Amino acid sequence: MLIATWNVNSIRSRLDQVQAWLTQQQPDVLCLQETKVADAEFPQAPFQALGYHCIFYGQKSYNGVAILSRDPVTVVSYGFGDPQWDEQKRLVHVQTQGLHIVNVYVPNGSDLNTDKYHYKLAWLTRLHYYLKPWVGEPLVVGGDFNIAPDDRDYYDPECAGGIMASEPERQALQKLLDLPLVDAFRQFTPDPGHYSWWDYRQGSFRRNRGWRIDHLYVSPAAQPQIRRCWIDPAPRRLEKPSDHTPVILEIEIPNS
DNA sequence: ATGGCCGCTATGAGCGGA
Repeated sequence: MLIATWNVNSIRSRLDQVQAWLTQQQPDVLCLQETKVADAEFPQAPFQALGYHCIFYGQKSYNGVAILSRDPVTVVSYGFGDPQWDEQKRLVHVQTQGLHIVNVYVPNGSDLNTDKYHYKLAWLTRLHYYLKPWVGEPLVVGGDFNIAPDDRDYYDPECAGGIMASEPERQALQKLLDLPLVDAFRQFTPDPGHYSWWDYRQGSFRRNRGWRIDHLYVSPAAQPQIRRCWIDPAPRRLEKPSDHTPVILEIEIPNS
């Protein structure tokens, strides 16, 4: 079973690219972030035509998450199920093939010590509280975390301590990993220089000035089934790309 | 020191992203 995550920076702008990637890679599940579209406008038909069920939880202009799945899924939760936290559409949770899949779009946090930064930290605490009851089950938490877990995960050591690499953000992320969850990518690839996001500016992709901020985290009950986890840089090379590229997890699920 | 690019909006400049 292949489970992928991809921040597409507008599903409508990236429609052709996502369709092509689904056709080429044939993932069983694709978690999308920053769909930037209200549910009534979500482009379901093109994905259904490729054999995917569409679960979406979005809003106009900002944020928005979706899960495309070959097999039918049961929605466990749209958002946290908490009006105070669900004004921004950043989480959707489904169950399929005996597996829980939680798709998250963590706030970016703007700059250190801004209101948005504090919101990001609070959101991660809220996510920890949400995930706690589920970590005993086979669970994959995938998405755009907007945090580089350690110094291997960005191009320039000078990024240390800044936004996406600050101690409070890393501690909040570590609290999630202590639930526990494991970073599937790091089960296979210990070396630095593997990135999932490159700024649109300054030719960052061409110069490989990137960050690894999109992650697939797996609970203990599913860890023995992890087979591979890798980043596909190909979509980032296309004309009019998203600034993120997909991360893919292969997990052995009985009867799939 | 600043912004550099991209997508969005009851657009045409400003905001958010990371």
